[in-house]
Amino acid sequence: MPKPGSRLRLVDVAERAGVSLATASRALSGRDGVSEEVADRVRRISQELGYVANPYARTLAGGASSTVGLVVHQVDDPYFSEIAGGVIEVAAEQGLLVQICHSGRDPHFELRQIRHLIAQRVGIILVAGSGYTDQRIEAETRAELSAYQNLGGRVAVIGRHSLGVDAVLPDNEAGGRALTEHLLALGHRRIAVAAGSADLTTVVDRLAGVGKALRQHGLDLADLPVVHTDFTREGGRRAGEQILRDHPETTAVIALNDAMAMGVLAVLRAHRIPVPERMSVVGFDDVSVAADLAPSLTTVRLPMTDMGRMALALALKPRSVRPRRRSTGHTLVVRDSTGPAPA
Amino acid sequence: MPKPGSRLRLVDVAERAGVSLATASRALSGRDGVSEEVADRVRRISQELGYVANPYARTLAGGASSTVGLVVHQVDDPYFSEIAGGVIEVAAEQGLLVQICHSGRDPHFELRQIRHLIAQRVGIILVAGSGYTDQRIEAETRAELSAYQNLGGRVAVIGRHSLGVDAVLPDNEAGGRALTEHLLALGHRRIAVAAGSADLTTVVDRLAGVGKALRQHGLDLADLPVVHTDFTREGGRRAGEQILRDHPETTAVIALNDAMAMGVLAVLRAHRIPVPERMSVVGFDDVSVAADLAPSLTTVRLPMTDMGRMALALALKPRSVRPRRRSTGHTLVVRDSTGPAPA
DNA sequence: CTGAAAGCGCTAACAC
DNA sequence: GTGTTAGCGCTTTCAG
Repeated sequence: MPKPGSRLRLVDVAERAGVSLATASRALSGRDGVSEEVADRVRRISQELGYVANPYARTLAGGASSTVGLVVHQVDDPYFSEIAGGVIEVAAEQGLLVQICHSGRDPHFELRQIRHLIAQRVGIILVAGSGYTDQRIEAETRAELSAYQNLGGRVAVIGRHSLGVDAVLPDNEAGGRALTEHLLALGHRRIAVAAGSADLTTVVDRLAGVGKALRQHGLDLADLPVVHTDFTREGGRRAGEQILRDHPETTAVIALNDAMAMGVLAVLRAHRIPVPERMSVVGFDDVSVAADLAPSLTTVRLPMTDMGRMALALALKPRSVRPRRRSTGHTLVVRDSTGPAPA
Repeated sequence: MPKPGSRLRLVDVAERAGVSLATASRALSGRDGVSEEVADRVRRISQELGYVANPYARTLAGGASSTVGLVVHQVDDPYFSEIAGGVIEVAAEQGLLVQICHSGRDPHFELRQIRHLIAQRVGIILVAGSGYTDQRIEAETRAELSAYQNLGGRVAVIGRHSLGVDAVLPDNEAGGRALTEHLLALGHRRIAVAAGSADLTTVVDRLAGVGKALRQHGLDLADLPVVHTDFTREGGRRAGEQILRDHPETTAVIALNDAMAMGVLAVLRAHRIPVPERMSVVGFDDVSVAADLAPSLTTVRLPMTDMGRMALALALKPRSVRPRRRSTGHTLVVRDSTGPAPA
């Protein structure tokens, strides 16, 4: 492993500007105690020379750690890569580095990643992706993050409520309700749900929204088939097969994310079941390919890129007494995968 | 911006193990000059204590910079997010940090990102994504990377040949040929190409493959419509519209990546042109959704995740005298978007 | 408002 | 083999 040689140092800039190291440092970090005039000169010269501070030295010296750690379940899942895109944009604007880690949807591994980031002394930690219903592990994670915050670290999460930190919260329940109402309005009554693992709070929340909408129409979620598999395309396939086999009378499937919906659509296509004529399908998230599936997918749009941006923006603000919560809003996007219930 | 407080330091570990700082350092970085016995003890204790070296201090002290900078055109493009996934996997195995930057398909911006990574003293730089036909900018990038390597940095690229560094090279030309031969074998002669920007070497190379296959069958690429738009889904849409309008007799479209193919399919769907009965469509890359489009997409599979893994693996090896080149291989994946040419 | 000097935690010479 | 010590480049007291 190499150590790319030294480049411009702050001393060089200071020398060129005819000031001391300390003054140069102050000028560049925008701290006060320097006359505007000198500060301007230093900044200009540093610009001209193309000086970039050595982040290792800077952090070591007790300055701000300018790197943000982003924990996602899986970067090559569009839901997360869109979020990552948003984070990277804002980070670039602010001159921050983004370090990405995978948790692989394993809460224990996720906790390890978080601990590692803390040990690495990153200044900001962002955790994206559903929380876990297992209270024990959530409590552990919560404690770890809280200790980190007390040491001065900043944290924001996306899509988790029980962590006691600033959070960007997708409208999971409302979205689930919107989707369900859409199907009910189309006359569907024999609805099945392709749900992800019941260990994920996102699944629980979206399901709760489905349940509420049903109840308002005198139906009960408990009477409908809810198949829990992986929260992935493959899980969607398995759920789809099972629904077809055990509940052939079904006229609409609610998949709790777009990945699962894609799996369900694949199964229906394989069985030559026309969508939406014989079966309607809805997803959740509106990942960018949802519009390009055939039939294009009716789903609930979440602004993933913005969610990433918002999360980092929250973390960049000073910590507040009570954790902040930002709701994302949602939009029902009706496309071609839903139609009236067959007679 | 916070500075999360100090945790365990190497001195603490050394003390607990009853050895000096230096010995502890040597033991943990696996360098020799320490008896197996002592080394084991130090490692065990550091494990128990949950010690993680401060990467800033480590790097500053002239040790290995343990972070790898990854430059992609866009993380939320599946082609790149799959590559990133591979890089992150290997990095995690090796205990390296991955820093991701966007270039936004702008060679100048890309160069700036690279310069920034160098200034940040990352130890490894990985650049993914097509090169540019503009020789000037490529030369500049090449010079920058070369200087960086001479200072001890390591570099590997994915999908670019003219940078004079270790490279993972997708079978662009062979893939283009395979795709074209497939269509020719199905009887297609009126073929159009939805190509990305001619400034991208990937586009040029894939096109060259198409040309070669055509020539072997007595046809000439120059006689076929080749529409250059953006190398994205939106570009595919525009190319599709243009092909339909200006060359309605076309029976097959070669899109030079899957994103463009998706755009083309969307246009055909909008025009109610049956695929593959009236028009065949092929893509390139085999991003994971390709199989879930309807019709599922015939394409050339590139092992993106492995490409990411390979690139980092190359960079992890000591630099060789001559740049190494690894070809990826490719597989033609025939699915439902291609069929015999209409009579 | 500015400068001098003391570290941040680690690695790498250099001694023993 | 192991310990001692001098920095890496920066921020931040502390004097002036």
